[in-house]
Amino acid sequence: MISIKDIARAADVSHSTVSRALRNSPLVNPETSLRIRTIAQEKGYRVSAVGRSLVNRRTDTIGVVVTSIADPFNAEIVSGIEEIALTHGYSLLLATCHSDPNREMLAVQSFYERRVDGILVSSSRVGSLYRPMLADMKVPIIFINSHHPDDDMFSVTIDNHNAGLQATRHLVQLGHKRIGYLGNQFGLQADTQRYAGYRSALEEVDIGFDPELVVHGNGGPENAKSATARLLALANPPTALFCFNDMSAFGAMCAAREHGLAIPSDLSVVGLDDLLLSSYAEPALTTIRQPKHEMGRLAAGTLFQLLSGNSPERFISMRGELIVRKSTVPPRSSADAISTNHQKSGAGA
Amino acid sequence: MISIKDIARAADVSHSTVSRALRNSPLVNPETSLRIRTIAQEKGYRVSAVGRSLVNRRTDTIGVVVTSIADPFNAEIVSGIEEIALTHGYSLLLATCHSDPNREMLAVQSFYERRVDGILVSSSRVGSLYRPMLADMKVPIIFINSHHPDDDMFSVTIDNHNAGLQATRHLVQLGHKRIGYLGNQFGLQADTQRYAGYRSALEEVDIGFDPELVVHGNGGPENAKSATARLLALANPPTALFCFNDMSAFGAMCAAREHGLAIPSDLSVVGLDDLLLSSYAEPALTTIRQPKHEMGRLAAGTLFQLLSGNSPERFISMRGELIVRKSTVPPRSSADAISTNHQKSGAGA
DNA sequence: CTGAAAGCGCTAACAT
DNA sequence: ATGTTAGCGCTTTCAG
Repeated sequence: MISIKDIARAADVSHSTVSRALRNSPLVNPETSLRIRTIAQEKGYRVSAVGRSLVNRRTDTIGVVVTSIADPFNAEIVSGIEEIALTHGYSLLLATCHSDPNREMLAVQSFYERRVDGILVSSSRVGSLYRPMLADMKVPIIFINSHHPDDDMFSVTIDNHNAGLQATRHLVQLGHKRIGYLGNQFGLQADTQRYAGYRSALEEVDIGFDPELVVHGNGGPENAKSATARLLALANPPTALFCFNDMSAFGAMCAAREHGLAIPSDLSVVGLDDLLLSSYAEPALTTIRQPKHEMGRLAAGTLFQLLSGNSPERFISMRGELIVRKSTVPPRSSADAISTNHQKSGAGA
Repeated sequence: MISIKDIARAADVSHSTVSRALRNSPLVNPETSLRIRTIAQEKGYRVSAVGRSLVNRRTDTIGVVVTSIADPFNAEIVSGIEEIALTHGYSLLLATCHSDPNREMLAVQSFYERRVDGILVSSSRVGSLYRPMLADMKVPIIFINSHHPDDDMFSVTIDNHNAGLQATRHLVQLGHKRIGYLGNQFGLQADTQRYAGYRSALEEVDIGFDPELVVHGNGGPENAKSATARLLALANPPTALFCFNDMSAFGAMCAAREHGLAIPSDLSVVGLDDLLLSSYAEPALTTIRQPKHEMGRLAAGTLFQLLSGNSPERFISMRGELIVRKSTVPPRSSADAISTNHQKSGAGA
């Protein structure tokens, strides 16, 4: 492997001059500089980031930990992060933790050993355990899709409570009385808050809460399918379902079909995320849009602010947007509820 | 930032001893070792991978470049790679190139500067240009989903020609005569070969090839949608469509619906990839399954073989598997073709 | 079993 | 404008 010294020898200068020339320092004679760079080119020389990092004390690398890269939600987040990282000349170290707090910690530690300049964690489950770790590490860390309220940590999320509220309200306004919640079993903060939003929406209109109507999957369609099957087997099944995420919603719709139900007429479904494919589903999925790409960009932006000595906002909360498509309609037999709430025409049948 | 010297001072030993103790060298007194490790722990010390890499001449890092991480196909490949990397204690550097050969080269060069131990490239468009680059770099590189036949390079792909063949044959056997191809505009090798397979299948049964029936998208659903719309606007539109990938197939089905066509009765669609969501689509998508996760694992496995001095196979070709689901049926009015080909019952109407 | 010393590739004072 | 020297954090001979 060819180093700065090799090309110094070839150009008959000192290695410092080579170092300078290669970085276009003005302190070096243009001619020499050109000669050096030509030789470097010929030899196919490229700086060693590791040598450089050792003295510069930065690696121009950031670490990103997500639950699973195969989950399109995370993929889009990462895509936003990468976009910003690129504009700063940074590279991305990627690790997955599969919602395992232990793996999450290991990933972060591995990043620390590699001396990344900053860390981004999506859907963290570790939360408060970070404090002591961070005290040692002294590496900026930004959370995406989870927030630690008592902490002075940085995070960007959507308002999950509001998202749950919007989704459920939409169903309520359509006239649904039996609305199920298909959550995430891992106890993510996002799940807790979306669920709380769901409960709030129910309370707003005095629809009694029925614990039978809440089930949990793992965020993937297969699990969602079996969870939904349980719901549909109920003596008094729901007429609408709010799902923790779009992937779950796809599983739910599949389960419903296999149960002989038509979507949306027999079961309305609303998801959360608005994945790329959600608008291409049949029926197109009603959902709460999360600005995933933008969240990734903002999180990375926050990090770079920090790295350049600025003081960005600690807590960025975005608003999810209800996207009404084709998977939600009024329930089969409740024309009354429809006119009262949905149409707002005051024609309270 | 605390270093090996700091803890050497605290433990009143030399930094070499600390280095040994921390790596559980047998050459150090168990008592001393324990003492050192305790102190290190207390101080929250973690080795610097950059210092270590400089002397070890390896970074325990591999670089992965994909077209887009938001494409589930790539996401699953990466997921397989990550799985194997993890078992070897390696980290992943991730970059996207958006099918831009230039960005692909830049990503690879950036990886080289960072002194990754190996590089994995999915859906490369650069191809032969790598040879000179690699001559300098001396970094093992493995291609996924593209293969350079004249080269001695490593690659893992599915047999794309065969995949195109299988997909189209399936349609032919169902009795379709007008079969469209929705390709990828970027001139990927995968596209060329799938298209060739399509042509072969058509020739096998003497179905005349109609150039009007081939259109191109960019691999995403939106583009596929408009491309399909063009196809459907034809005076004599296709009754079946073979799509470069599942994402395109979703777009195609969406376009068909908007055109007032029912899937599969008015238009049969077969995709290629078998994404997680493909079986949850409505109708469930008939497709050629690519063992994405396994391909990622194999590619990473090949790399680690190389890194440990073995000589793995240079060219791993896997077989795509036809998964018949609900998006393909015989065309509306050609019962003859059905009985002849599909049912093989010889009852040639 | 431990320490001293050298060196990995690079940058940055500090001299010229 | 260029060279010399030191040092980033670590591993590894080589001596004890």
